[in-house]
Amino acid sequence: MAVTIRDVAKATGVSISTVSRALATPEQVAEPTRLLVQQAAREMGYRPNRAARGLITGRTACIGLVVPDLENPFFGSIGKGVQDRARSAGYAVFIGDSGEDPTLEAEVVRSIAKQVDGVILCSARGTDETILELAGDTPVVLVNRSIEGLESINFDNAAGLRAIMQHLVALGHTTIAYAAGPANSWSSRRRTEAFRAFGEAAPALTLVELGDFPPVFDGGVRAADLAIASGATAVVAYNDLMALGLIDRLRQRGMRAPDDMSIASFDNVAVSAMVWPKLTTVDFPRVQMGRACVDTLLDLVLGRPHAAPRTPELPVELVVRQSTGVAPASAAIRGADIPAATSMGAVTTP
Amino acid sequence: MAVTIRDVAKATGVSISTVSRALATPEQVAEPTRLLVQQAAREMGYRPNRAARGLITGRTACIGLVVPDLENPFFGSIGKGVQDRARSAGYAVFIGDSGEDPTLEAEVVRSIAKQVDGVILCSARGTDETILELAGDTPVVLVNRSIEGLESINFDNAAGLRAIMQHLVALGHTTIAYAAGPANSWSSRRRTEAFRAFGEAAPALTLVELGDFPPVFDGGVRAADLAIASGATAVVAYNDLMALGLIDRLRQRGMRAPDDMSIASFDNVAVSAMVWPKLTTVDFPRVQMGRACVDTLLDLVLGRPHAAPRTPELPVELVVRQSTGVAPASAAIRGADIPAATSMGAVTTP
DNA sequence: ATGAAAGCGCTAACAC
DNA sequence: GTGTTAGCGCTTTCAT
Repeated sequence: MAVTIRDVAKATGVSISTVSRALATPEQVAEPTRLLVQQAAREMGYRPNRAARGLITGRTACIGLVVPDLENPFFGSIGKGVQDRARSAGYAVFIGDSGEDPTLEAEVVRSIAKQVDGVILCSARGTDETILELAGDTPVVLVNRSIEGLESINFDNAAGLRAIMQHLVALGHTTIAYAAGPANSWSSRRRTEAFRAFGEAAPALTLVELGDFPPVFDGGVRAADLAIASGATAVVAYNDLMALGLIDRLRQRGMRAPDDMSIASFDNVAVSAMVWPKLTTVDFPRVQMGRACVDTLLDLVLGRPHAAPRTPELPVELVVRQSTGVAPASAAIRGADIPAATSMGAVTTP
Repeated sequence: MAVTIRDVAKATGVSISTVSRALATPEQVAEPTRLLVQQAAREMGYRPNRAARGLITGRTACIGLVVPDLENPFFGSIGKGVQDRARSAGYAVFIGDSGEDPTLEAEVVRSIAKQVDGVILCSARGTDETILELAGDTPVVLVNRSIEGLESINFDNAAGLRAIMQHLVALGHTTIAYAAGPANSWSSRRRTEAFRAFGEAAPALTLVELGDFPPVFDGGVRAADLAIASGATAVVAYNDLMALGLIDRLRQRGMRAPDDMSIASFDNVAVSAMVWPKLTTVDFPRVQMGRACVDTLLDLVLGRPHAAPRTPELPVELVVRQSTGVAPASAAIRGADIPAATSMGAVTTP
């Protein structure tokens, strides 16, 4: 068995409560006693049993992190940030993988809830009701999604979308498609809304909504053919993986990005800069988001006042690389052929 | 406060030990009592407090997983497998990110050790001594690395290397380079050894050792120029990320894979099949490895006899895609020019 | 400033 | 088969 507070007490000749105090609340113990105890504890290799402490304090010094898919580097980055900040705050992190399955997700959260002081939840698919119910069990901070009444940390999806659009318009694109992610994804909806809003503010542009698509390579492949058929010269993909699928399908059809079609996307996953063409994409400070989640959760758990406003939107940044370029000449001509008066705003395709 | 075993006892009119037994060891309780208690517990929303249970049983029903970098999808996959298997065995998973830093790693393991029944450790860099010391604190299962006296799960690196080599030789390559990963990486050393062994068994081949390199994109970029200079027509990269770097640098220099040079690698990370050319690479069943780690760790923790032999090497599989092709004609001629008698075995380059 | 004692929620002997 | 009791390691009143 490991060395306990009792052993230290016996070794130093003081009572167990004094040992406890010397270690947990040193200011309550006289200098010489404190030093004696602290040194003995160190020499004996004493390590407090957190379970025992938790039993009485009611706090576990653990937090939970539940993500849809650990294999997805997006969530790995968030996990890194969470782990990092939690560790320096003296908290351990439980991990849960919900496998993109709302039912399993609820189960995972519930099973973890009792053992932690709070949960950071990345839930793209679960319903608001389920999540609110979960939040009844334990403090919850949402990632990348907002629900009325719950704390959450988000990226500024709309700003990212606008940055992409401005970039593409500056390159001379006038017909631009957005290949949406899953319909039930909160961030995809935010981007779609921003896309429409952009179109309304710029009626000279022809905007085409494509999708929804699964947020993976194959989703991009599917989107590619529709994008080509739509006459768009640039496509904004929901995420980098879809962008890769788009580019691949383009190549299969003898086209090249960015020469024949510009592709931009969201996420800036590591491989974005390792492929050809390197992707123009919106960078999210994911590790930083993980840290922010822990800060917010601990505010909640410890009843601290919030320094930051509720549900802030973390700033994002467009990284311009090689997958976007000037609009093809033919398109420019085609665009020129269309009288400005007859140009329409957002056009929707199922 | 949450509902406790006491509340259930009060509600049903039985003693707390009967409640405890009805829930933990149902076969020790009479049918009617058991049903009564179980139903009441369910209705009242009773959930056992694992910390309290752990305090007395000495087991936490938690395991730890410490990886060098959560952002690396390789470890994400392992984490997924670990989490999955642990969950179905009733165990929760603590996560630790060591940030590729051996010092931090030891600290993370130590801080986690007290709260778990055992640790799964992915340590590429730590010294044997440190790890053995850590293993004194808590049961440890090593991933992707072997140390005498410790349990570990590995992939069959040598078989993977041989599969690649046979594939390249069949394509007509006679001068083949290996771009090694970090010198202190266990798996990289295994692959280097296998590379040399292959060369000794096939003296007609010219084998070139390059590196070591950091196991990332830039490492591949660095390797590319050396590979070209070496006269090799095919390069085996330590991992997929390096392969991407190789391909990128080749392109910068006006060359193409596989036409001018074949590139093969290890890992089969998800993006391997999303880039152009899609990578020929050795697939590791990582999720399955994560599961195997949990099985082995629980054998250790529960004192179960081992079904599998110690330190088995998980089978790997070569996935042939587009980054490898027949040796360029010029190289074939060059190769033919060299009399078989003067062909040499492995050639080492610093 | 320090010690004694009472638990936190649960399991494991030990009685009946 | 079920109840009683004694802790697991720790914090926290309450005395002193």
